[in-house]
Amino acid sequence: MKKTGQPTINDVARLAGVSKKTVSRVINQSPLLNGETRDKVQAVIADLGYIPNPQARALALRRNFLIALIHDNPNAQMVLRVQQGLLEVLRDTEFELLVHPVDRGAPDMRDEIRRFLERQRPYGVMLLPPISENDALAALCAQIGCRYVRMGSAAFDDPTHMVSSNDREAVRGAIDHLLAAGHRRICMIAGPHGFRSAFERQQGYEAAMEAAGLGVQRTWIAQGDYTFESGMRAAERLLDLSPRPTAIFSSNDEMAAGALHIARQRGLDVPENLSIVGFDDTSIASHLWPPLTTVRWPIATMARAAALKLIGDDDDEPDADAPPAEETMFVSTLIRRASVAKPQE
Amino acid sequence: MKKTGQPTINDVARLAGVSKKTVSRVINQSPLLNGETRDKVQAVIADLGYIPNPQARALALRRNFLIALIHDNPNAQMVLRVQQGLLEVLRDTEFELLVHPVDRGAPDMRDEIRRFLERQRPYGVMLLPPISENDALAALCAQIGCRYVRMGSAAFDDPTHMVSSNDREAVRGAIDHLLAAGHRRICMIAGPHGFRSAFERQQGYEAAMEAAGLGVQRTWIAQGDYTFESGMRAAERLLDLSPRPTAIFSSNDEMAAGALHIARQRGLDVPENLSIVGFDDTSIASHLWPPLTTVRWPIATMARAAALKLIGDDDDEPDADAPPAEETMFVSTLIRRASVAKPQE
DNA sequence: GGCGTATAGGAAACCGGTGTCACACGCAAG
DNA sequence: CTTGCGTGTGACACCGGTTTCCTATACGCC
Repeated sequence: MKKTGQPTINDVARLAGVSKKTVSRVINQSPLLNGETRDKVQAVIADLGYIPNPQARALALRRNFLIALIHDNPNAQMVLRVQQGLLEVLRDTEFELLVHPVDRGAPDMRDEIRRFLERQRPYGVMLLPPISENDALAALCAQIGCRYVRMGSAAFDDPTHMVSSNDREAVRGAIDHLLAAGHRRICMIAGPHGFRSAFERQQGYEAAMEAAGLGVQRTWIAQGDYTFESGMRAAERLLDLSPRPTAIFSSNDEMAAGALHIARQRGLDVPENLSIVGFDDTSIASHLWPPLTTVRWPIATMARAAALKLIGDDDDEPDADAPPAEETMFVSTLIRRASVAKPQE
Repeated sequence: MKKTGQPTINDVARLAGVSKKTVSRVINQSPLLNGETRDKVQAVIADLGYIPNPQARALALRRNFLIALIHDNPNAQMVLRVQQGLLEVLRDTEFELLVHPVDRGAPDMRDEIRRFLERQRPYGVMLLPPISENDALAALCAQIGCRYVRMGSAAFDDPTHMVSSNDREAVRGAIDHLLAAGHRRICMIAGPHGFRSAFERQQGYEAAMEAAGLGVQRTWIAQGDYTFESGMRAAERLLDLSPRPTAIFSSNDEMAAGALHIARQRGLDVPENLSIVGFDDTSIASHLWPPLTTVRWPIATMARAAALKLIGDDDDEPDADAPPAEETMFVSTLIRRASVAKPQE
């Protein structure tokens, strides 16, 4: 009969002289309650410091309050910003965030994720790029019965399941910026094959070059894998071209940093001899010397939007006269710093 | 009678022709089971793809399988490495990781964390610096009845609740490295007041300087707040000294990057005119030009150790003949890159 | 053969909440 | 006075596991 541990709903009920169910009704804000009873129960709850057990609730409701974040993204900044964005929304709710990084390389990744999902059955799943591009995974979420939202560099799923930035257009803007500065020999360090973001960004580059009447030269595009080192290797190749490019657009900041590294090694002054533009606006961009002109996409904002989609109470069947659809497409902005200048003649 | 959703223990029991309890015994590897029955049940489990419901389990066991990560650390790399380290251990267990970043500035932080802990009652709590230095928080965990482990730059709690690096000694090593290169006018950019790590690192610097017979000059120590910008401001102050320092040790890499930035602005060559040493070995260190000599502390390893402490089944009362105590103190290593050279005469 | 004793397995209660449904009550209409 | 109905509340089953306790069977032993 000893009371150990924290108070339960039974304690509250007994002390308030009502039934469990009534306490439950108070907690869940059921409208059909006599105000007097509600006040009495609430007083006891406050007095005891009673907090409902989420596991028991989850069991009874046959749903839990967990949002899972699944990612294989190596960019720490990005992952953290997403976590912060999600939690900004989740903090005021009863939801909690479960993180589940996975190893892209692992052969049993699919199974690992499936086990995770089947075990936890999170209410919502947030998928970060690049793994968010995996359609099979999205299908898996749907099949398990979890809501899911994919973050991506283009709209590759329907709006209810996507928050996306328009990388293609953002890159076009960046290239246009270089063109406007007078650059013509603009090379690109592309991202790895198979990444949607890499594809989109390259498409943006190619579109801009075509539109400017410069055409696309295969030799002007070097491929990297989003790492600093690959950026160095790519830059070496591009800077060996003759005539030398006057500007390099890199598919992410990390590779841009590698390019900057190589430029300096070769005694090239940035931006006097070579302009460089990155993508992502991670902290490295502003800490480099010179600070890097780059494209910023609103990660935290997208994460917040995703959280709202995940916990939102829109029904499965979207009405024709649905409430103003939540935002799905987010625009990136070019951050102009010191790594771009007019080309020398 | 329709079977929707995933299979439950009752389904398994019915199909295997045994009782729930027997299935439960199989799951929990109870030893007193006839092999034949076990095999039969296991076959059914595999066949159905049955996975026990963690919520129901948590309810019945009166404990859950959640590890909470609480932090207010602005360093994304560090946070992510910790998450990865923790999950490396947790992945093979039934534990999951709940992340709960908090806002150091918020006045209701304490209450917010308390609510979180009381609601979720995670089995274990991992506290990252700098919030891990808050004794009241550790006490709160203990009071709620959660295991907890604090990560820190010195042993400020007993070994069962700590994983720590020895920053003081690591800094001594770094300063000794500068001394050995011939530097005498070695300045320091210290971290913000009230941070244990900042204190320890400064102590290391002072100890090394004293030991070298150089003494500690207050003007040679500039304080920053671990941000890039504060590193720039501190470096400006230090480089205004006359005679100018030949080396700067910074309490973290970010401020070191700021110092490098300023040095370059003033036309100083690093390392020819100024050697710089950082601390943390975040990715920025290796991406700077020149790559930064810095101190690396084994974050992921410490996180793994912490996870083991959290889920380990050592009893509350440590035996005298306890099993080989898990590691608690971790040594950092000096990573020598290109930002240190002999001082010019 | 009777009996103690281990061993395998089951019935029912329980963990802490929520859903369903019935009930008691007050009040208006027949 | 009965009937009908809306309202606030409680009893009870249930969610999917675990624990406690109890029974049935097999076996060794005197």
